This record gives sequence, C-alpha cells and structure tokens, in this order.
Amino acid sequence: MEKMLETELFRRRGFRRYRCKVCGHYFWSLVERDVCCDAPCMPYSFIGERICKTVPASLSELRERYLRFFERHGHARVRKYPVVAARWRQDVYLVGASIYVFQPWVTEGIVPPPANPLVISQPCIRLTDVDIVGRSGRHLTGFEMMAHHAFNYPDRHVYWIDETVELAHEFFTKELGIPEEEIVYKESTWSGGGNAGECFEVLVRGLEVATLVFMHYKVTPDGKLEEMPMKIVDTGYGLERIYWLCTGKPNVYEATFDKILTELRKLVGFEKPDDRLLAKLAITMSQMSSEELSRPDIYTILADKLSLEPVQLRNIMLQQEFLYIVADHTRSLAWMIYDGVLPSNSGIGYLARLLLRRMLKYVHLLNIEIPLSELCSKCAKFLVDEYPELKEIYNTLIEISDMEEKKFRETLNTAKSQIMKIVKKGKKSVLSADDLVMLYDAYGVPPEIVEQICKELNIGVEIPQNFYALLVEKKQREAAAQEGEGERGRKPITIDDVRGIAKTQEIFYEDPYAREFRARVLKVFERDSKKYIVLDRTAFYPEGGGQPSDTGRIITERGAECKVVYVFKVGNVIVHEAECRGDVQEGEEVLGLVDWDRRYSLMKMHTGTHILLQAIRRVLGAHIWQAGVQKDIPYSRLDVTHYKVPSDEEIRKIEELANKIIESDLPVETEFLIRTEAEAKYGVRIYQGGFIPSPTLRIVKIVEPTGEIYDVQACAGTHVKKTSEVGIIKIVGVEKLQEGVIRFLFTTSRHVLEYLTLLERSLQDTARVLGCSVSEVPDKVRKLVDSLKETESYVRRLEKLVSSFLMEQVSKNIVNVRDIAISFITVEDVSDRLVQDVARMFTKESKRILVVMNKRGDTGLEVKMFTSSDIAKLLSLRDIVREICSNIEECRGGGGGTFAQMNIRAKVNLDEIKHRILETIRSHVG
RNA sequence: GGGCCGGUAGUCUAGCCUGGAAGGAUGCCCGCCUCGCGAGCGGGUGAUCCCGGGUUCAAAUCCCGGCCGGUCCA
Repeated sequence: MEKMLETELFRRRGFRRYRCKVCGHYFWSLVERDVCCDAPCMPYSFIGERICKTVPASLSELRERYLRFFERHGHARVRKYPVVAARWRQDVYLVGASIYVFQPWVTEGIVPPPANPLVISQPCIRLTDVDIVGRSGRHLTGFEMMAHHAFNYPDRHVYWIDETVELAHEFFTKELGIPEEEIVYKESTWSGGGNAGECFEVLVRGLEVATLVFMHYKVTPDGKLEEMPMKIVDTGYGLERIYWLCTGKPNVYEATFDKILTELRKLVGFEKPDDRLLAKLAITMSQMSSEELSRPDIYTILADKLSLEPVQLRNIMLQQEFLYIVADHTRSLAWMIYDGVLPSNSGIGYLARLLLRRMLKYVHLLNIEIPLSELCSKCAKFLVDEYPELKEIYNTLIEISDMEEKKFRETLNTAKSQIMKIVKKGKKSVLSADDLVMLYDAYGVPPEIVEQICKELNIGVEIPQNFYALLVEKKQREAAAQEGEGERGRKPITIDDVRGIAKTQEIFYEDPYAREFRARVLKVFERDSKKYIVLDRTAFYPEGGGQPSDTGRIITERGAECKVVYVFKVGNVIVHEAECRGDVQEGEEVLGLVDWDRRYSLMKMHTGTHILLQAIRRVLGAHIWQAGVQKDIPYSRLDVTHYKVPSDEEIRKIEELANKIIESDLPVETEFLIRTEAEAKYGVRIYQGGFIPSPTLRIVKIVEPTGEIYDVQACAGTHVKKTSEVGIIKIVGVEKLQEGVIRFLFTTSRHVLEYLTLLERSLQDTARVLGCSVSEVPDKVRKLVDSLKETESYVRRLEKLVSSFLMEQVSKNIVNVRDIAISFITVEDVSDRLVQDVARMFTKESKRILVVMNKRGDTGLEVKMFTSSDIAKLLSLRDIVREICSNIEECRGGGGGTFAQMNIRAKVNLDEIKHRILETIRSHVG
C-alpha cells in the first residue's frame, strides 16, 4: 500500500517531495527540508510561538470556525454521535475516530450517509495510551476529531485527493493564517475500524494537526486488504491539538483545560510550574516513545536529559500529571456516562472504572484530602459550558465518583492486609516482583501504592522496571492455557436452505392485530422428525428483539392440522416449526391462527417495556440505556444501565409515571426509515435494543398530545396502538444484575391481577398457618423468630445440663488401665455437640480416655474416642482404631491427635466391642 | 467475553497447602475496680464455616457444579 501521492495543489504552489533522513518517509514541503517535521524526527518548535495569525479564543470558537469553513465549502453539518460505538456496531466499544460513526453501514455502501460531503466534530475516546495521558504533554483519552468526509460511489463522484488537500490547505493557511511554508504533508497509511488507505499527515513544526486519509480498502478479519467499490475521504483534525498549536501553550492540557486547571490548582493548592519548564518537558518528550514514557523512572531520565534535580522534578510533575488527568479523565468519563456507560468490573464499564481508578491512584499517592467528587464537580461545571447536555448527568457523575472512591479505599484496605499476610506467611521482609504482579492482578493495587503501603509497614519492596512487561507475560501464559471455544447452537434451518425463497410478507407489521390469515406453503423441510414450514405471508411473529415467537395453528385446505410451536427468521424468510397431523404440501393454501391471547399479552408487555424504559430514564437520569430485555408471560424483564439498586421511592415514582402514560392513552406510531435518516430525525437514542443488522429501521414512537415524543426506539416488535391498552404496569422486582446493570422485573394488564392474587394467596396461607389475620402476619413472624432464637438457646442450656448428668455417669464407670482412667458411655442419637461437651469436661484432667458409643438408628454404631492431651502423646489413637476395626466386619475409622472415631455398620454386641476396645488399649499401654 | 483472588459469629480474621473436638480479636450482656468518665480485670453470649453434589469412617479443608463479591485483561 505504498504509492506516491501527488496533488494539483502541490504542483501549483510549488511543493516538492523530499525523503525524511530519520524515518525514511516521503513528504511534501514548500521549502527544502531534511526531516519530515513529525515528532520524533523533529522536536516541537511551536510552543511559545505564534504560528496562527488568528488565534481562536476558545475550543468552541475553533470548532465553530472549522464547521463553518466547511459549510461554506459545500459540506453539510452532521451532529455528533455517542462515544459508545457498541450502540450500532459489535466490533468495538468506543468511537476512536469520526469514521467509526459511518462504519460499516455507510462505508460498505449499504445505506447512504446522512449528507455528502459532510462535516462533523466527533468526540472520541482512545485508551491505548492511557498510561501516559497527563504525562506526555500531548496524549488525551478524550478528544474531538473534526472531520470532513466525502463518500465517492462508483456512479457518484464527490471529491478525492486534490480537493481534499485543497480544502485542508485553505483551512490552515486562510482560516487559521498559518504560513504555508510551515506546513508539511507527509505520506503515510492509516487504518482503523476495518478500513484503510493512503494518507497525508499534515504537520506543523513537529505537531501532527490533521490526517487526510484516502480510504479505499477494506481490512479483512485475517488482516488482508481488499479494494472497495467506494472511495472515502476520511479526514481527522484534532480539535485540541490545533488549539494547542494556535495558542502556543506549553502542552495540550494547558491549552485545552486552561480554566479548569486554574480552578483545580486553587482547590488543591498546587503551584503552576514555570511555562518554560513545562515546554521543555513537552518538547523533550515529543521525541520519546510511549514505552519510554510509561517507565516508572521517567522523571529520573528527564532530569538527567535536562540537568535538573530528579526528586524535585518528580514531585512537581506528579502534581501536574494529577491535575491533567483529572481534567482529561473527567471529560471522557462524563461523555461515557451520558452514553450509558457506568463503572463496572467487566465489559465496557471497566473502561469507565479504569479512568476513575487512575484518578484515585493519584489522589492516594499525593495524599489529597479533597474528595474526588469535588474535583470532578469542579471540572464538570466548566464542561457544561462546552457540552450543555452533560448537565443532565452532573449529579450522576458526582455520585458515581463518590461511590468509586469508597470502593477504592476498601480495595486498598484489603490490599494492606494482603500485603501483611504475604509477609507473615512467607516469613519475609521484602515483596517479590511476583507478589507485586499478584497484588495488581488480583487486588487491583498498582505497584506505586504497594510501595507507599510498604513504607508505612516497614516492608522492603522494589518495583521492577519491567513491571508491566511481567504482567503482560502472565496474561499471555493465562491466554495460552486457555482452550478452544465451544460451538454455537445453530438454527435447524440455515441461510442455504432458504436461498431462492422470496422474503416472507410480514402481516404482523401491516396489522399487528391480525390473528387469522390465509397463505400459501412455499416450502416444507423435515429435520430430525420435525416439520419446518415456510409460507409466502405470515402473521406469526418470529422470535427477536427480546420478544418470544408466537404460537398457534396452521390448517391446510385438505384438513391437515399443525401446531406451531416456534417461529424464527432466517435471512428474510420466516420459518414455522410445527407438529402436524396429516400431510402438508408445497403450494397448498393454508389458514393460520395465531394464539391471540398470548400474543396480545406480549404486545402489551412490549409496549410496556418502552413506556417503562422511558419512565426509568426520566426518573433516574440521562445515563439510562437499555442493556437487555426479555418479554415474557407472566413477567417481563428490562435491564438498564444504572449504578445502584434504585430506592423504593424511585421505584414508586417510575411506576407512577409509567402508569400515567398508560392512562393518557397516547398513540404508538411506527414507521420504516433508512438508518441514517432515522438517526438524523430522532438521534441515536433510538438504538436502545443494541445492534440491529439491517439498513432500514422500524421506528416505534409514543407521542404526547403536545406533539412531543415521549419515547422513540428502533424496534422490530409488535406493539399495541394506544398506551391505554397496556392497562397497568407493576414492577414486581428490582435487582442488581451486575455492576452497572439493574434488572427490572415487571408485568402488565391482567397479569398484574394474577400477580396480586398470587401474593394475596400466599399471604393468606401464611396467615392461616400462623393462626392470625393477614395484617398481623409481620408482627407474628417477628415474635416467632424471637421465640425460636430463645428456644435454641434454651436447648443449648439443657444440653449443658444433660452433659453434666452424663458426666456423673462417666465418672462412675471409670476403669483403670495402669494409671489411665478409661470410661465408657452408651447413648442413642445424641448430637455431636453434647458428646463433645462431655468429652471436654472429662478429658480436661490428665490421663483420661473417654469412649462414647452413639447408636445411630438400628443399623449403625458410632464410636468416638477422646483423650486428654498427655495421652495423645503416649499412644496413637489411629493405630488403636485401625486395629480394632480390622477385627470387626463393616468397620472403618481413623483419627488423629486427641480424637478418633469408627463407624460400624453391622449389628454388633456392645459389650463385646467395649471389651475389645479395652483390651486393645491395654495392649498398647502395656 | 476470558483469567485470577476470595466467601468462617453483628464486624474483622486464623485454620484450608498436609482432612480428625472451628481458634483469636472486636462488639454485645453480667460482675469487679472507680465519686464519675475513660481504661483495666473476670465471666458469659454469639457460626446451617455461601449453596448443592461427590470422595471419605470422617470435609471449613480435597474434587465437581452453582451463587455472590473483588480484581485484571480484551
């Protein structure tokens, strides 16, 4: 994928192609140059300088100027998408570049783009370099990628390389006023999100400010490149980077988070270091790789390079790192929360926790007394100026950061005791590298914090320079030990079976209330003695979107009758699994009868789900997204993204709002739209059900009398026409499914009555058993529990009493063997606890053996022997028991220390056993 | 989605590797000391050892399955 990129602009303006002496890449420049002007080939030389003639006053101004510039040049502005890509694609969690928004639907040519050409400023999150964010001076976890895109179809050309470079050049030179001799276009390649192409990196004084990608390859899963029919102009202009360039601030954080940093410094009391120092560091680090920058001893290296005092440098810069991280991470976190990502131990939620943990790590290392939530709150106040929608999740952000801080402190406590355990157990005073890896992997304590804790506890520890490499090594070992995955369950009918069969006409969409229909049999399959029928049209809803399939009957014109047990979709074809009496022939006309009672209930449940989801969102906040759903009878479930189990009060409010919507009798409307149109019209909130593999979407919306939309979702299910048909919604259970996901169990319409009847009946049954009225049940149960506890303690006291009586008997039955007092006692089905009481009392004195023969039912005898501790040293109870047992049938046993037991299953003479035990002990003592 | 660590009185925790009477601390109750408080001393109380199955004469301990929590990675 290497070819020379030449453009009309270069020829006209007199740009020439050079080869970088350092990296070997080709680049275009107006003036002669040895190196490509990219870091690390060339250090930054824009800091403290004024390269742009017209410096924008803020990020917003720069963004607006960019968007307007491209609007003036024939581009339509497209509003930003969520940062959570998982809402419309399955292969990635987060949006890492603006093109992710259009993959794969637009890039594959399946749906048209929302506009063509278009311009957008898309928030992105990249966590690959998270380790050095806040340190390197140039890396951010969250950034806005400003971009203009053109999609060139074989039959419709928009623009390609010449025009793209022309636009970029004009933007930088005319709009921002950067002298054109400062701009270098470096030839390279770019790939991401499944596509690739040649590109120009636009460089100014060591800084890459934009990438102009000419995308015309598809990257196959095995990493090969395939030529695409569509040619896509995919550009990316880093908003923060360009702003940094224009302002000439010492690093990207000081430029981007200027005001926030001032406030944070006031709050925390950290001094701002001299700009010249920050600039020197950023410039030096611009020539270092990510690996180098992530080293724990980075500030020693830097101090060495800049002839500074290492400890002092480290102390100053750790404080700055912390401020930078808080500013950057809070913004990314707020974006994620707004899109329904909540901290969790797995899945995408872990990425949110990762950001929080990084902030907390510094809070702890720097002994900062201010709660993290306060720091986040400070940032958020500024963030809402830039991103007003974040106001909606402000409280959530604060609450979450508080919760996570508490959690982190707990984790630190367990870590502390773990460290002490390791030291105590291994009888060592120094932690090994393996210990450090274990502490991080299993308890989440980063080595720096282990070091701090160890200092307090006077335990030695040394962080190996290759700590993260050791960790990766361990992960790889674990991955290698893993076995291959199991096979997925397959549908009995495959896409190959239905090839050539026309798309089934979906009556359930045309009329969701159709319960009877006539159709023609197109195909009948027999697999594993089951019949699968394909019709030309059907009112049977196939399983999908969390709605189970319909059931019912199919009757043929010649009198065969089939029970429809399951309905599913294969491609565009709907297949009915049926149990038939009689023969079904292809071409025959049939009558279909949907089990209406069941189906109508499911429709109410489905519409109920939409009503409920929206009610939850309005009560709990904008971070609520649907995380999963299953409609069922009598109870349906709805999983949402939320960080804790809602209070009873909140649940009541949700229920109230949902039922108000039902009572208001709002219309439920559906329409089919092309994906991009639907997104443009309703926003990406429509993707509640997750990934939908279709170019067109069915939109289901509930509309308020004012014309306002109560709820709108892309949904393939069947719905009632009016919300009033749902009747009533009752939440019957709420539980935490996993960290960050809450499950609502609910029911609707007459199933609510069934549920209440069930509750009532069990309450009545309980009352009957307790012999009281329903209202007295709680009180009665409380009393019962109390008296049970009392009784238990009474039994225990009685047992003590009994044991002292038994003790008397034991004392009377003493037989002496030499100077050892041996006593036998026979009991029946007595608790072990009682036996032990007696044994403890008897063997408290020295030279004593107690033999308890506990008859268990009529088949078994349990013999337990207890000795005082001095006897245990003299003879082995185990040997004695083994010896006795070897002479008795069905006897097994053993023991150790002061205790042994044997079990005899056969019927035996007690006196004989007693005699044998005594003899055996005698022989051992003698 | 995968890996790792863990689940023992109200709370914290030992024991688990190597199977054999579940131990300690804290809390709670009673008593002593004290003008009183704090503290100390003595006594008592409190555990289905997460659940289910298996192995065994015997399981907190070993094996299998599940549930719950923690954590790292993708």
